[in-house]
Amino acid sequence: MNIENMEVNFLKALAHPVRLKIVKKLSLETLCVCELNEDIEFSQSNLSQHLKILTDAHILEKTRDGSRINYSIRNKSVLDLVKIVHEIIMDDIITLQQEIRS
Amino acid sequence: MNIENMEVNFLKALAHPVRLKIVKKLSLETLCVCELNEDIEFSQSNLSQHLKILTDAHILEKTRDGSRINYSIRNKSVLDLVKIVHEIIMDDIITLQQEIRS
DNA sequence: TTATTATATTAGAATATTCTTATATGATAA
DNA sequence: TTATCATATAAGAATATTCTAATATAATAA
Repeated sequence: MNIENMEVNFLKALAHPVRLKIVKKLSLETLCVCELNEDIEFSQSNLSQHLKILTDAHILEKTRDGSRINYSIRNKSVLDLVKIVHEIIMDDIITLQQEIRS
Repeated sequence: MNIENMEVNFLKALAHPVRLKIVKKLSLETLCVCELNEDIEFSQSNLSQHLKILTDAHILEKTRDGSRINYSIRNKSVLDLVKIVHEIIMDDIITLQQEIRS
């Protein structure tokens, strides 16, 4: 696995609505699967699969606490990245609005 | 299309080896399709399809110059993002190497 | 030990993405 | 106008991703 592939894998892991939502939730606090499950619209099994994809991509890390598994962001730079994505999109929206007006 | 979806679309557009390579090439200079075609391993048609995906995601913009179409990065923040991805991966590699040694 | 709670895994159908081949369009040169 | 170069599009097969349903595992409580 070369560096380019790792970069693409990392981006692929983030590029899914449920997974991006998980990362955003975990940007505020560490949570266990049961807490993440509360407002995620899919089955527990599906959530678990998404958590595995994020963990395999080294975006999340997990620690056991009794019968619970806690997930957290492994490298806080991911949050800078998520912020830049948001800013780019907000910029796009402003540009689109200006194009409509003119 | 809501903001979250736009963010995911943006990330999906970047999350492909050929498309990430295109973005990296264009981080240095504006290029036409024929120049991009030179060291990209797929057919012209396929390259064109990838360029469309990047343009639809507002990552690239195109301008005509005679019979050529020039592509360039639309919002330079994309390059900050690509840089962060690279740094995160380099960090992962160092961590993995340390785990192997210990 | 057995039951329960929390989480993970497997298999496979449904869906989406990617690539190839063929063809189309648009600009310029002859 | 016809030929050529540059780029785009369409159709469909190949491949990858996603989700659901069923089942497995691991920790704790009873």
